[in-house]
Amino acid sequence: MNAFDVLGDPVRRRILELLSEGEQGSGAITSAVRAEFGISHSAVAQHLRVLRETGFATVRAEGTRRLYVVDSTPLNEVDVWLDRFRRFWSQRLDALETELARTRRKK
Amino acid sequence: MNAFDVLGDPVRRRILELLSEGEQGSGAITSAVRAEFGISHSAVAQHLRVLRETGFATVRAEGTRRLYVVDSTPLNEVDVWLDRFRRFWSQRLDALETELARTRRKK
DNA sequence: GACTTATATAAGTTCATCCTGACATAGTCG
DNA sequence: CGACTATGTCAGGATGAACTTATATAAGTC
Repeated sequence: MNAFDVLGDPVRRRILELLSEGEQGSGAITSAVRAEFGISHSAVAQHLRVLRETGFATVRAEGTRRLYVVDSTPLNEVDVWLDRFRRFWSQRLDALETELARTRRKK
Repeated sequence: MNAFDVLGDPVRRRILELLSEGEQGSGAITSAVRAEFGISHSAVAQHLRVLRETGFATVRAEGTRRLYVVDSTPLNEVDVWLDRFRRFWSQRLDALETELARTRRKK
């Protein structure tokens, strides 16, 4: 499963968003996601497995708890892929800025 | 269909890569992709449709030809979503730079 | 040790996506 | 006009992803 497929699922994106705020226990993630998406704990556990297996997250054990942290490597790969398109929106931003400058001058 | 799902498919990513080099005719895209992935022209046409419908590409007609250009809006959205993780790899880059600097000093 | 809590896995079902093959539309050229 | 080229659409089948329910493991608690 490729990095973009992993990000294709809204549940996994949400989990990554939670992890972007720092290390999270499996329990915290599961209850947050269950509340938002109304899926079983098993479903969440399976998404966590995908994130582990594709390198988006790593785990460490602490007693029975499992603490997840994001690993940015695959996210970085996605970002690198996007590089080739970046000039397109910076062009658009430039155009927007020009437009803004023009509007300001008119005042 | 969400932007990440669109990018989940390797054929669609390849088409976008081709489009990143500028406007491309349907024919050119189709033959390139057919050669690389060994799929039918219909399959490519359907991927083009997805790209149109999700706003990744726009088309203009010229006789019977259809010329595609990339529209960066949804790609930009993906980029914005990635923002929250960007600090992770800039941290890693910082660490790498520190390491590099140290190595240089040793020489 | 028995019970509970935290987490992960397995089996099976459902549903969406991607593909192929057949057909449709519309310009172009003799 | 009729044949040909370029492109797109439709119906149906195969595959795989995501879910649920049930089960497994292992660490704390009494």
